[in-house]
Order: sequence, then C-alpha cells, then structure tokens
Amino acid sequence: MNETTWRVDDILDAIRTTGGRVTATKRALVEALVDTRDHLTVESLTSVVQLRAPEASPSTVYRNLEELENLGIVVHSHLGRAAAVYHLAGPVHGHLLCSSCGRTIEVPSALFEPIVHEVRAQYDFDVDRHHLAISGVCGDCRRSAHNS
Amino acid sequence: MNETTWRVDDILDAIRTTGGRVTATKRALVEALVDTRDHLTVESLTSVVQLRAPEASPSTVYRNLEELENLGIVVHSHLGRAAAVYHLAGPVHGHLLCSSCGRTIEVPSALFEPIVHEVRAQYDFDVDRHHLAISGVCGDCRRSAHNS
DNA sequence: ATTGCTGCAAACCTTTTGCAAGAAT
DNA sequence: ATTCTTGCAAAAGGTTTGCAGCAAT
Repeated sequence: MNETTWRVDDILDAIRTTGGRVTATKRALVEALVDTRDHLTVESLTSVVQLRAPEASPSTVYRNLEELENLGIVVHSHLGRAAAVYHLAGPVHGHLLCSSCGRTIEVPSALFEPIVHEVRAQYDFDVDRHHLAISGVCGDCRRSAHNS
Repeated sequence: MNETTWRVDDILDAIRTTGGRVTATKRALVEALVDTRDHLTVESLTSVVQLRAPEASPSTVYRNLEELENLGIVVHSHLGRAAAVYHLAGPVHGHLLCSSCGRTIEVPSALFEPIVHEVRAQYDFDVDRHHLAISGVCGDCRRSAHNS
C-alpha cells in the first residue's frame, strides 16, 4: 500500500502467491513499471513490453494491469478524456495534468489534506486519494502560449 | 464568465451576435440547460432535446455544446472514464464524483483556493478551475457498503 | 443567395470480452 | 493434468468527422 521500493521479484512472488502465473508478458510489464517509475499509458507500456515479448497484445496488458491493481501493486488515474495512466502504487499522491502538453506532475497528497478533511466534514464525502487529478496548464506551456 | 442567471434569450442573442444561427435543436438544448441547471451527459441532453426536436442527433448536440463552450456559456468536466457532463458556466466550482453511484456534488471553488495557490507557487502550474473534479465515495454509498 | 447547420453513417480511440489454442504450475 | 493466460478479432462505449441536403439569416 505504501512501498516506496517495489522490487520485481517481490511483485512476481505476489502474483504466484495469489494463484497467478508469471508469464513473459507479465514479467516484462512489471520490469517496465519498476524501471521507469513513471505514469504510463497502456499504449506505451505495450510498446515497452513488446521489446521483450513481441507478440504481447494491449488486451493482455490491460488484463495484467488489472491483476496488479487488484493486488494493490498498481494504480491508475483517468486524466481528462485521454487514455488512463498506470504506475506503481507508492506514497499516495495527486496529479497535475497539463491540458496543453499532457505532462503529468506528481504532487504530495499532503497538499490535498485540507480539502480531504473539509469535504468529509462538509459534504460527507470520502475522497479517493489515489485518483486525485487536477487539470490546468504547466509553466512551460503557459510561457509558450504567451510567446506565440 | 460568472453569470448566475443565464437567460435563454441572452444565450440565443450571443449565438447570433457571433455569427451563429439559432435552430430548433439549439433552442431546445439551451432551454434544457437553463431549466435543469444540472450536470448532464450528451446522452441525456439529447433525450430532452428530442422531446421538442425529435430528429435531433447526438452529434449535433456535441457540436452545439462545443459552440456554447466556445462562447463561455457552457463548461464540461470529465469525471472518471464515463461520459463527460455539461452545464451552464456559473460561479466556478469543483465537483465531487461518487465512484459508486455516479452522483455529482458541486462544491464552491473557495475550497480549492489554497491548493490553487500552492500549486501555482510550488509547481508553476495554473489550475483550470472549471475542471476541478475529485472522485471518492459519497456518504450514502459509504453507508450502504457498510451494511451489505 | 449565402453559408451555417443538420442527420446520417462511418470513423476513431480506448477499453472490454469471447474464444480456442497455448503455457505455467 | 489443470486451469490460467494469451493473441486475435470483434464489440462496446463515448466522441468526432465527412458529406450532401436543408434552413436561418
């Protein structure tokens, strides 16, 4: 739930422990996630996986990600209308999504704590801290816009 | 940008002023938005519009909403993976989306001001106040979950 | 008479699903 | 041997687009 240091073997063990089987695709996928530690779409993850397992299909990546998500190893966020991004579960954090360049910026969830509390107190609403996403424009894009 | 009292005729005038033409579908759509003042999907808006203009198609509703959005009269938000919801631009506000029942709760944007400032100061990121959406579970759903 | 708008159908994208063959245990 | 998984292809949403005809101005 809050491992900052996921290791490939630990994840593969978790898969086996829960009755899952470790396939070439899953191993490549897990390594991609551990290596990049980035927010990746299924499309880009599939490309990376295919370097090692050329036959891998997006649908398998979807299914594998779902399995990892059920194990609490992976989380995903929907940012705008675009494809969802997946990454290793880690310290809970929020996302800033630039609607201009698509970049994702991670921000500590501490930033959101005041809101999480307010919203719980005033609206009886439990915020899902894993899916905090806010859209806007990053500094780079703001500046390029002004110079155009 | 912050009209709390959009009137149908004002909106139709705005359409004409900018070179647009007022059609039966547009009029029905505008009335639906003004009447319900709710957050509606294209699907539900189309149903309402079709009460008056039976031939109206979703694609036209999409195009009309885009036009209204360009005029600053309508805004939309993406909440999760589901269909986007549209509503009249009004006092800027955030959305709480219940991932269990799909309900949308409006919250005053004042709640988000601290974050908007922090994020601008620390991450050089301009939050789009029109698209603030936070997912979680509303009180009703939390309680039904506990009773099941 | 312009030329913006429409409905329809088809295209698009992301994601999900059915299925028979293949592989990890 | 089991039974999980896979790739493929097709389906399923939500949204966009091309087009020829229609209609608001």
